[in-house]
Amino acid sequence: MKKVTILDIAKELNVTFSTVARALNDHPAISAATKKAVRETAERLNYRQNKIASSLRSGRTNVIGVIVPSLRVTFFSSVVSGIEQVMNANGYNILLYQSNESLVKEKKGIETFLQSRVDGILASITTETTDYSSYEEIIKRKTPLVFFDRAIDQLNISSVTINDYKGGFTATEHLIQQGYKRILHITADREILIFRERLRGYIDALRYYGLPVDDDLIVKGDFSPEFGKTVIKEARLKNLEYDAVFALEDFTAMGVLQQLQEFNVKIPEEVAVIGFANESFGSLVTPQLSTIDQQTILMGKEAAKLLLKLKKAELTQEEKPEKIVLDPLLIVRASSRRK
Amino acid sequence: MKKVTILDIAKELNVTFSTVARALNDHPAISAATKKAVRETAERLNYRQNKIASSLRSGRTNVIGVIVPSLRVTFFSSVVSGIEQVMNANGYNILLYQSNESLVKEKKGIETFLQSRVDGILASITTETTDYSSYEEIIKRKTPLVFFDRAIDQLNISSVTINDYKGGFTATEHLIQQGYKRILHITADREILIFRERLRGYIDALRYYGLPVDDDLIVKGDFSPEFGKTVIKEARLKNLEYDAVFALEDFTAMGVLQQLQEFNVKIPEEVAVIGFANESFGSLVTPQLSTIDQQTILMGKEAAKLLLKLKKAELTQEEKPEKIVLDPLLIVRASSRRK
DNA sequence: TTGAAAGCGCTAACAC
DNA sequence: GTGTTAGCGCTTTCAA
Repeated sequence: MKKVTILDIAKELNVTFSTVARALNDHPAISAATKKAVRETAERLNYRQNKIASSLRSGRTNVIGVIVPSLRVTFFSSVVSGIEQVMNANGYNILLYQSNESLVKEKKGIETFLQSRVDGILASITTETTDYSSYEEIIKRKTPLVFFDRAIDQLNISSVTINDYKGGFTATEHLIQQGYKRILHITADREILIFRERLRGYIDALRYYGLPVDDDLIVKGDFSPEFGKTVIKEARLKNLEYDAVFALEDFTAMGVLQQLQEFNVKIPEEVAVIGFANESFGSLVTPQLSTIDQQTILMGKEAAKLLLKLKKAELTQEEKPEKIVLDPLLIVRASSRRK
Repeated sequence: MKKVTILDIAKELNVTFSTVARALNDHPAISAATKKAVRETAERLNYRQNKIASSLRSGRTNVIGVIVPSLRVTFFSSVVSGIEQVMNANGYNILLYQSNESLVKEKKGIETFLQSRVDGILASITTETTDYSSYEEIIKRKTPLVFFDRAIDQLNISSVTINDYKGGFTATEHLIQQGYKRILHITADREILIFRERLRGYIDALRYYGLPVDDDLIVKGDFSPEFGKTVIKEARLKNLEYDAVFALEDFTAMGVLQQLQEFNVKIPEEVAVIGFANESFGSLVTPQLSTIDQQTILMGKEAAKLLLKLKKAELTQEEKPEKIVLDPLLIVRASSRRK
């Protein structure tokens, strides 16, 4: 099967290939009759545009590079899903890269994007990213860039993130409003911004409602379900008094839930539990788990829209970074509803 | 910032651009000294290869098109994660497309892949796909194609799928071996191959172990968690006797679990429950849910490897489709362990 | 409304 | 070991 090019169509119709090119691109200066003839011949010959050639010549690829730590994390695969939807609806395709939280792979991915001359990049940085050279390179090359979820503040780049502080505040506020007074918070032992923000929200909510901030009620660790269990066990050993638990993640919250049930603690009568992330299982467990939704699909869509906006603005030389901060959503379920 | 090409490097070094091209591609006929000089100059000028130009000339893009129904389904995002890992390790990048189970979008995606001259395509068809023309077109164009999970048998194309029959058999066999005798199976009311296969495995396992196949114990419906609950409620109303439930999906199984607990039925003493898919929440609920693991990451990796193999075979004209069928893994947890 | 011509940046066959 | 040359298939400017 021979490759069909615009030249073949041109020969068939006794016009030049540039007329064919124009007709296929719906150029206004081409007569309707010619367009029709070209389209029919293209169809008949089973012609298919070569985007590579088109990109080389025009300088546009209609491809957007998307780099995430890992698709195995539901949060990111959801965001990518949202990105793909919007980008595809606007004629762009997605070149996908997983960094696996490795700085080396991240650099390699961005290098590939740049070599592939993508029309824009959407990125969520790795936890290892301390060296920003890859991203500086993107900026230097004037390739539109938007961060989502994990951004680099110093670079003054457009981004879409979620207000984790507000999420922490809202979760805590909800527990307080339900009448809980001694709220245990499980947070991470590593310095990760989003978790620190949730903690800050927790503390501020307590203060706002005039409740004491008790350091004994702030527990740090890896945030596995197992750790959730450990926290509850140790709290019992120490005779720690608490009537609610706000865990930084739904998975941690599940560990808490299980251990409390093992101790025959009534949820939410004696102790309330709320998680974070709105994982799919939250509504399937007993009692159903209250949580904070992070609006993943929306984040992807907003990030994509922001990039598209940036690409338009390029033309008019406007270059003010826009930082969209999404509000997390409180999802109240049985595990924390006592009123 | 001016665009740097191999010509700029050539000028700096007083060699021709083809020497530069060879040096950058590590051509054996270029002296080490020249290579070094070229690399240093490239670095200094911040040169970056233009993959578009390279692809146009060479006919290779190093891009693989991947089309899935939706990344919001954990199963698919996991598989894509596996695909990306292997492909990236072999120098390929992923162009990603979501069909959203729509035939129109599927066609559009494949059209884009073909126009982008991808070096291969990995696809999981939509539930709507009855017209195979898009895939026939891929084959006609001699673009290597591998199906994963959802394949089109008639096309005689390489594929990686999971043995759902065996999954159904294994789940049922496990329950029988644990001493359960009246096993309720929840399946789909729509004609979906994988679910029919699981059902077939269920039936064969019963027969193999000399147990009667009772139509009353096979319940069809949408397979939401809600439906799982409904099944248990109705079984009670009808005084249906059963001592185990094999649900076609973990989500359905969760509904079953919850309703049984609401009825104070002891799991697994009175009734065992097993699901399918090994969703992340299975080990977090009480009791932990037994299930069948579908080896998603492995499926992605195998599909990627198969495509790579196909691309090599292309050269030697071998073209026998290879159909890899992965064995599902039985994961025994508390919900079905009574021995 | 259409044609002519240049060239995007690279690869690769052939030459020396 | 390096240079010469011819495109890959398209977009786009200028001309008619």
